[in-house]
Amino acid sequence: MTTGAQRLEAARHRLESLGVRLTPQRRVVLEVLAAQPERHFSAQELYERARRRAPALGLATVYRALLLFERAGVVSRLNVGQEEDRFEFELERGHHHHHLVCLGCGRILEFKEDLLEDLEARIQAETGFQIVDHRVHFTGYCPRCRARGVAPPSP
Amino acid sequence: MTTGAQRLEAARHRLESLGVRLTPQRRVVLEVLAAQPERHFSAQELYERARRRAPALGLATVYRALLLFERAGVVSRLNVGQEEDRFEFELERGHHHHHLVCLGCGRILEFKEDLLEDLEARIQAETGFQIVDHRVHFTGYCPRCRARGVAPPSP
DNA sequence: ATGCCTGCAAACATTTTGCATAGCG
DNA sequence: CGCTATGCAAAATGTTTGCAGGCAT
Repeated sequence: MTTGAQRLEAARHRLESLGVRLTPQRRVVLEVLAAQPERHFSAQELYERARRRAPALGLATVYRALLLFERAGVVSRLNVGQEEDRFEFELERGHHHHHLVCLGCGRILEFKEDLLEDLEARIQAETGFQIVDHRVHFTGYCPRCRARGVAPPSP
Repeated sequence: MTTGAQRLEAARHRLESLGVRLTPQRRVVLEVLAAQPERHFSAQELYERARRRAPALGLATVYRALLLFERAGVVSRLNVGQEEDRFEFELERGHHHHHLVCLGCGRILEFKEDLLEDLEARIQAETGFQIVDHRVHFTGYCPRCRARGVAPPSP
């Protein structure tokens, strides 16, 4: 099992190899993310958390860091529904999981598995589109909301 | 093959059965969408097009109509990258296609096929999450951008 | 000394809301 | 008549940008 420290080290490596300097501010942002993988932070949340350790930090810096990290493949961005973007630490490429977005309470659950490699290969072969990454999310109702009767009857 | 008229009829039916009134404004928005399935309109684009037929139409009305249509399953919303939301007519439920978003030029290509039914079934069985719909998009580089050398070398 | 990085504030784009009016059932 | 839908303008939201000052190389 990978520890937080190992993940961080891997991320640092990747950033360095791409010539992205890990400034104090960026490091704090990265560490907050790496401390809790499997969590989906909004830029705002991240900002607040990071500010506990770097009170002078600016929100714009957080956005800039996230963009950088995203491009480096160290962080991935989640666009779901009407909400703000969420960010999460990306352990390693090709090791995806899917997101289950609850229409009742907005929670994001995860499902660890990625069965899209075959499909990716087919798409590349058939269309010539060179795939870099993919995003999948399922919308629906989580067990909790179903239990509370929030979910509509299945059609 | 389904015609635009048939699609519209199906949509009208669905809206009616859900008690959503098809006012003149909504009808125009729906018709613009139905006239070109396989296209991904921003609210703004839609607004401009619809206004040719209903010059007094307000942008807010377009947004309100889209929300309604989305909830009724007649239109689906696409969240991709940093861009505004895009909307497209949804032919019929369970008849999905995937989106290929080009990082080079921003174009959205489509890939007609949906292999996620099995996965959906498994997720529902294993997690108790009741899936209503899913969104998949692949990011990468389209053939045109690859030809122009915009795509980075594969890693 | 140069150039990237930062914080702040202002700008921006998209989407939502409040409200008075108009139209339908 | 009451209720919903509409247009307009203003507000809210999330994100990006410009710029002056700092820090590191």
